[in-house]
Amino acid sequence: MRGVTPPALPGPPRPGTPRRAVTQEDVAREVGVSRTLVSFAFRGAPGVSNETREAIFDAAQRLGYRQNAVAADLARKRPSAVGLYLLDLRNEVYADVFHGVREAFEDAPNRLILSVSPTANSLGRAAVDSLIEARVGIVVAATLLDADADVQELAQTVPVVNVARRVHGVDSVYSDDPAGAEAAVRHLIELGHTRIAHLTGPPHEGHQGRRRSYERTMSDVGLPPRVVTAQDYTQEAAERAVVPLLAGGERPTAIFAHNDELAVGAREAAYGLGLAVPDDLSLIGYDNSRISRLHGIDLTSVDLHALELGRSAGRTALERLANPLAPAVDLKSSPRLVVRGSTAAPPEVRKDRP
Amino acid sequence: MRGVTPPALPGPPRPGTPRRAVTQEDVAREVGVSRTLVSFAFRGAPGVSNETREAIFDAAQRLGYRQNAVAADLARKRPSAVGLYLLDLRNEVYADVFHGVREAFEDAPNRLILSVSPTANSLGRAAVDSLIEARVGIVVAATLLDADADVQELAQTVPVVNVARRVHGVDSVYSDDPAGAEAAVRHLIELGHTRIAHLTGPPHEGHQGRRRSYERTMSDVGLPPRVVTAQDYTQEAAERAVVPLLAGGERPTAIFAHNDELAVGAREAAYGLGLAVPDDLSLIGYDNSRISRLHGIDLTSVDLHALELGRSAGRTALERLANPLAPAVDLKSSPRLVVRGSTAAPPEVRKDRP
DNA sequence: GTGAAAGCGCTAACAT
DNA sequence: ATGTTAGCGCTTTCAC
Repeated sequence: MRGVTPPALPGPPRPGTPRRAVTQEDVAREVGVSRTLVSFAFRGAPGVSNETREAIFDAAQRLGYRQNAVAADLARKRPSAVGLYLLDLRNEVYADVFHGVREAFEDAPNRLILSVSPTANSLGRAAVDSLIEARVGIVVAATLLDADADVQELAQTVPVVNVARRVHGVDSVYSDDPAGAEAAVRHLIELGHTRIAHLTGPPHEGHQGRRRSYERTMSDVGLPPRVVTAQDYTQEAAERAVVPLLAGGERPTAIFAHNDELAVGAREAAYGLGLAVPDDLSLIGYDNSRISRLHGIDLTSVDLHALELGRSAGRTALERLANPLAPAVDLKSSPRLVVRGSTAAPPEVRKDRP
Repeated sequence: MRGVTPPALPGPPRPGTPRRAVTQEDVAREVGVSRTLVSFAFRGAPGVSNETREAIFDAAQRLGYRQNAVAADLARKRPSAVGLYLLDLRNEVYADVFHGVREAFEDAPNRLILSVSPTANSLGRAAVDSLIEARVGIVVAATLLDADADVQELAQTVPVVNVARRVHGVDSVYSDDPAGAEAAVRHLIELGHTRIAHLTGPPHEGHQGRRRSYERTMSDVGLPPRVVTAQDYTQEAAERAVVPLLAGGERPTAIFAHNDELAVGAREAAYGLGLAVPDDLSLIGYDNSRISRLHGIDLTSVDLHALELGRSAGRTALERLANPLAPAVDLKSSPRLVVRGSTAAPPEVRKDRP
C-alpha cells in the first residue's frame, strides 16, 4: 500500500490544523538574508536597503508572517504592553474609560491588554497580578478598590495610573467627587427636600468622596444625613437595600445615589412599591450614563466625563512610559450636574403651593 | 564631598522607581538552589522535596517574585493565553459573554486576553491580529463581522471559537436566530399588526438570520416586509434611521429591532415624535438586556442567553485546546421570547373592540 | 548594507 | 531530589 495517497475523506469538517507560526527565520530564509535584517526591516530601523526591505515585506506577506510581540518585548527588556484594569464591564462608565484610553493609544505602538474584575466588588489585586504576569510596562486602573497603601505598594512593582481615584504619590486622573456630590445634594435642598438619603455601596478607601461630601453638605444646612449601604455596586443590590428604606416610616423624599447603577436600582425599588419618580421620590445618580438619558428614565445625574477621564489617563500613561522618573501626576477635573426629570419639589412643598 | 549622603529632599512625590523584575534566578540564588528547581516548584512538577519547595515559595514571597507568563509561554512553545474578542463594550451582551467565558476558565491556568473592536461596526480582523501578535493559542470571538471565508482563513492561523455566529468548519456556539426572529414577528402578527417593520444595521455575512427570518415570516402570512437599516449598531444610529420611518406616511404599527440597542433607539425616536409605546407603536428588541427589564422601558425582547453562550464558548475553547484535531463544534441553542409591555394590539384593532 | 552571536526569563529534556 | 543545557522568537551590540 505504500505510495498510495489515501482518498480525501468527506467526514465531518475539521478546524484547520494549526500550522506552526511563521517566524522571522522563515522570512529570512525565503528572501535569502539574515534574521537580523528581517528584524531591522520590521522595526523600521535604519541600515536596510529599500530593495531588501521590500523583498522582506513581500515574503512576509506571502508567508503570512505576524510578529511575535511577546518575544519582542522579552528581548527588548522593556515591555511595551499597557495593562488596563476595569472594575465592571456591565457599568458603562468603564466602557467609556476603555474607549478613552484606546483613543490615547491609537497611534502608539503599545499593545493594550485588558483585565476585568470578576465582580463589581472585588479588590483589584488579583486581576492586576495577571497583568503583571503578562508583563505589562504600566497599569491603567479604573478603578482599584484596594487600600491606598496597597496601591502605593503595587506602584513599586509596576507604574500605575489611577482613574477616577486619587492616591498620593501615584499618578491619578480623577473627577472632583466632593464637588459633584455637593452640587447634587444642594440641588435637592433647593427644591425643598429635607429627608434626603444617600445610597452607596461597600466602603472602600478612596471612594468616600461622594458620601463624605453628602454628609458634610447635609450637616452644613442642619439636615440629618441618612446613609443606606447596598451589598455591592449593582442595581440588584441597590434594589434590595432601598426597599426597607422606602417601605419603612419616615421615608426620604429624595435619594442621592453613588452612581446611576445604584440609582436605577432605587428607581426599580420605588416603582415596585408603587412610588413614582419624581412625584413621590426624587432621584439623583452619578455618571450621566446613557440609561439616564432615556425617555421615561430621565435621571438627574452628575457627569464625570468618563471618556475624557480615560483619554487623560491614556495620555498620562504615555508620559509616564516616556519619563519614569517625573513627579506623580495629579489631574483633577470638574463634574457637572445634569438636571433632568427625576428631581422635583417634595410632595409637602408642592402641597403648600398648589 | 565624597561620602556625604545627600539629605532626603522633600520635593514632589514621585512614583516608585520601577525596580527590575524579580526572576526565578533571583529566587534560586536566595534559596541556594538551581533555577530549574524554582521552575519545577512553581509549576507543581514532581521532583521537588517539600522542604525545598517551601523554602522556594518563602523566598519568592519575600522577594516579590511574579512569574513571567510571557516568557513561560515562549519557552513552552504552546501558548496558554486565550484571546477574547468583543465587538462592543457598550452592549451588555458582550459583557455577559465575557463573564461566561471567564467562568469557564475560572479554574484553568490560561490567561485571558481581551481585545475590543474600536467601533461597533468594525470588522474584527485588526483587533484579532493584535491577539495573534500577543500569541494567544486560541481566539474566542464575539462577534466577528467578517465574511465567512475570512473567518475560515483566520482559523487556519489560530483556532477560533465563534460566539453568536455560525461559520462552517469553525467552532461555533450560537443561538437559533431565525427561530427567535420568527417568534418575535409571530407575536406581533398575533396581536393583529400588519404593518411591521424590521430595524437592522449594516448587513454582514452571518448576521442575516434575524432579517431573513423576518422577511420569510412576513411573506409566509402574506404581509409586505419593510426593512430599515441604521448606519451602525448603536442607539443613536437607530434613532436617526427610524425618525423618517415614523414621520412618513403609512407608518408601521410595530417594529422588530435586531437588538435592544436598536430598539431603544427606535423608542427614543418614537417619543421624540410624540408617539407612545405601545399605544402608537409596538416594539420588540433582541438580547433581553437589563435595560429592557426596567420599569417604564419594559421592552419585549428575545433572550439569547448571552451568559450561557459565553460559558459554552469557554468550554468549547478548553476542549479545542485539549484536542486540536477534533471535528468542529456546532452548538445551537434556543432563544426565548420574553413578552413585556412594549407590545400590544395595534390602534385599529383596539378601536374595533373597545 | 549586512551578518554573527549573546541574551531576555522561562521550560523541558537529559543528566547525575 | 537536584543540576545542566539547549532552545523559544526576538532585539541588539559589534564586527565585517
